[in-house]
Amino acid sequence: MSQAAQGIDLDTSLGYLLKEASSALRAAMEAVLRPLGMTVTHYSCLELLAQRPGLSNSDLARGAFVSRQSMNVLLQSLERDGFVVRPADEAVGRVQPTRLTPRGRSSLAQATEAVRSVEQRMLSGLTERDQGEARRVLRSLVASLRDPSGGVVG
Amino acid sequence: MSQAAQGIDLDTSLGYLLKEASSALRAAMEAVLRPLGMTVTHYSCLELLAQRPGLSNSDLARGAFVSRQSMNVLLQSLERDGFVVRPADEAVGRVQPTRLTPRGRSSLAQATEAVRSVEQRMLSGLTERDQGEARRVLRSLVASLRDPSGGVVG
DNA sequence: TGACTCATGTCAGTATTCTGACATAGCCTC
DNA sequence: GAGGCTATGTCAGAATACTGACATGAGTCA
Repeated sequence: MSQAAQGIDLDTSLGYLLKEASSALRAAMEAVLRPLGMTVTHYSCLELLAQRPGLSNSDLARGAFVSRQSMNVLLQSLERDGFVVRPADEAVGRVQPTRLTPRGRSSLAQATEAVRSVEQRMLSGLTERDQGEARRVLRSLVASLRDPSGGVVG
Repeated sequence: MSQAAQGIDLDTSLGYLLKEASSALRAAMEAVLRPLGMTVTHYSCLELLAQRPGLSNSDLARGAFVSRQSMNVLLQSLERDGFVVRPADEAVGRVQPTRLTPRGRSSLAQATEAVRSVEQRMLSGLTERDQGEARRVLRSLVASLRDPSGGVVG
């Protein structure tokens, strides 16, 4: 209570720790993806498409935590370089589904391997049970932040 | 193993959850700081200075997870607007310590209040014990990512 | 003392992302 | 069917952060 009245203690704040962990993870991912000529958003887009083929530009933006506009320019370059296709005949209304090409799939394969090594290193100090706890806690944080009615005061 | 051989399952990946939580937190912080005319980096800088007066530009950059150059331009605007001072007579070598002004302190007070409400909402679904577990887990993640020798394969 | 290494502050240019804005298409209600 | 609401794709401009580069100062070691 003594410290709480003044500011937010950065050494114990879960918010600060969250940002620290996320920043460290992003840096580690950038380090392994750079040799492959890929950025984190680039990789995220491909991974999303591999697991959920036909995702729209807006879907991909939400999944990669960037704006529609940013994802749009990324998709244009990915399409130009032959990693994805957006067949016009599959369009429903304004929505243009996106799919990986064989080239996009093989490019993703290398990246997935690299990212998996980072994730394994990140988890190296945690038991299976710890990881389950971490998932539960993080999901709770996200739900509480999204829910407008959430909060201590109601 | 079936899924692991293909890609990284985004629904269970701790890395993805980490990014999701961090992104949600940042969005919530931006939402409450915007009315105060403050960005997240802006706030982080002030909060760091409140808790550790005399921090250098490089220290602040590391603490706010941005580059020295980005923090430098931010400090220039903060100094121009009278939120911080960098007394030349306190310089030791190249290091120029930075301190909050009374105006900076009062500006921070409002922001801290807003950010605290976000953090409390974020933690509303967690017990005290959960929060302790979360801290432990996040610290482990950071340590494993930073340590070059860390990793499953050694 | 001199060379080497490292960290810092800062300038310049580049790159990336975001916000604002607009037209279009689907959905729902009346 | 008409009108309002929402979501999407996209263009343009602004804000933000990053990389590269350079000079300066501290610490180390021969």
